[in-house]
Amino acid sequence: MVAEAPAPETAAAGSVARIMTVAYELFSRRGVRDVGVNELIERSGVAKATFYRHFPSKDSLVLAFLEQRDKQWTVDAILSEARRRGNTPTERLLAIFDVFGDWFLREDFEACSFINVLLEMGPAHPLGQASIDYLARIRGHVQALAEEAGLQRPDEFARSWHILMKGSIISATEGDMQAAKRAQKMAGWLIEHHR
Amino acid sequence: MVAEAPAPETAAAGSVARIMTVAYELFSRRGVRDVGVNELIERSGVAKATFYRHFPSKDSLVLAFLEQRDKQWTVDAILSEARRRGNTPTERLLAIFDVFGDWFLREDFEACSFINVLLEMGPAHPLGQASIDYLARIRGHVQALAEEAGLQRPDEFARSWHILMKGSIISATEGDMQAAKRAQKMAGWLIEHHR
DNA sequence: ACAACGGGGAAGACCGGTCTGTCTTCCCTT
DNA sequence: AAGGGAAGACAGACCGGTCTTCCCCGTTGT
Repeated sequence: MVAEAPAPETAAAGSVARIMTVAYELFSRRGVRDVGVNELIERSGVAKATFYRHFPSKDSLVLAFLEQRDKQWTVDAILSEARRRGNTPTERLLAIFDVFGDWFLREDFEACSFINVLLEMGPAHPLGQASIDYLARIRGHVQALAEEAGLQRPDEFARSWHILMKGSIISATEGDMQAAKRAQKMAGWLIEHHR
Repeated sequence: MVAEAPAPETAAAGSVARIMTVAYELFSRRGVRDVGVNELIERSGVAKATFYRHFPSKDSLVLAFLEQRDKQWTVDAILSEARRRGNTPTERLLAIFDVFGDWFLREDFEACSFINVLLEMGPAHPLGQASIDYLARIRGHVQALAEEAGLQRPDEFARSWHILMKGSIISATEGDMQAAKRAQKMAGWLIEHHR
């Protein structure tokens, strides 16, 4: 049975947009391997031929999803929010873990898609490689904040900081709701040692 | 079941042992979703009926693998080795990241199966739950070492420590070979703050 | 103005392959 | 004679991907 009849106006709007919306929802919540093309097209009310006209393969849709995730989650949801919450570069760095703390509490917390895809596909797979690239972008943002804060050896700083981010995400997936606070405490020490 | 028949336990035990050996190899390297029953039985030279006589389902084999992984990797390869390398409880804690450093350099580095399965299956799936349990066991070992070292709030300590362990593993999967050193530095600060 | 045309999308059959799991057949050993 | 194991066919479901069919709608030619 069809979930819901696609409204005419949404049908008029781009099929690509609907596919991307559904893909973002399903991929971020359940991973990319667990979601098949048939489910994607059914839930976005699109014909299979239409899907394959816009995306040459499922993997290319996953690539588009990862890029969307970078914009929508990494940049808009996490980094912009952290920049908004802090007044100084140091505060903004630490605010990342405040945002994480709120994020971990969400009912529909879905972990980090880049880590998920990297571990699902392996670092050798093109999608794993793409995930590694996007994770490097995150590290780049942290490094930029470190440079704004005038910290020493910003590359090393960002790599250590990223360990705390990723470790806390895994701990939150296990159910530790205080993971962000713990990571933030260690993050504070890390800042001290890079001043 | 039959209790009297002496049974060719060499054959039966041989089959189970061969299946477990192959499963450990393939599951730890490629994850559990990527390895099918057909490949498992082919590479262990066992009939399908034999496989399903000893394991009621693939998932039960995965559970057995996770238990084996806990014994063979967590306890024997990591924790015992760390205990061997350090002379004091504190040294032994820090030595975990020395062992990690060596492990990250291995050509066939395969990340942490518990994290892999947790993210592959999700925290709600029985196999994800089992992975969470085994990760908690790891934290228990760390907590025991913390208590031996007389550190304060050993539970909190172990949870923070575990963040460093998991984060460094993900970073190593991305290709950062120095991840263990970075985590070890932060781990040192963590010890200082729990004295 | 109206009919013919044509393109895009929806629906879904279809293909070859995979998956887990069952069941049959035959052989080998005891 | 009997039972376990190897081999593998088989079932039923799913996978990604191709292709056909039909329909709706806008354009165009007359």
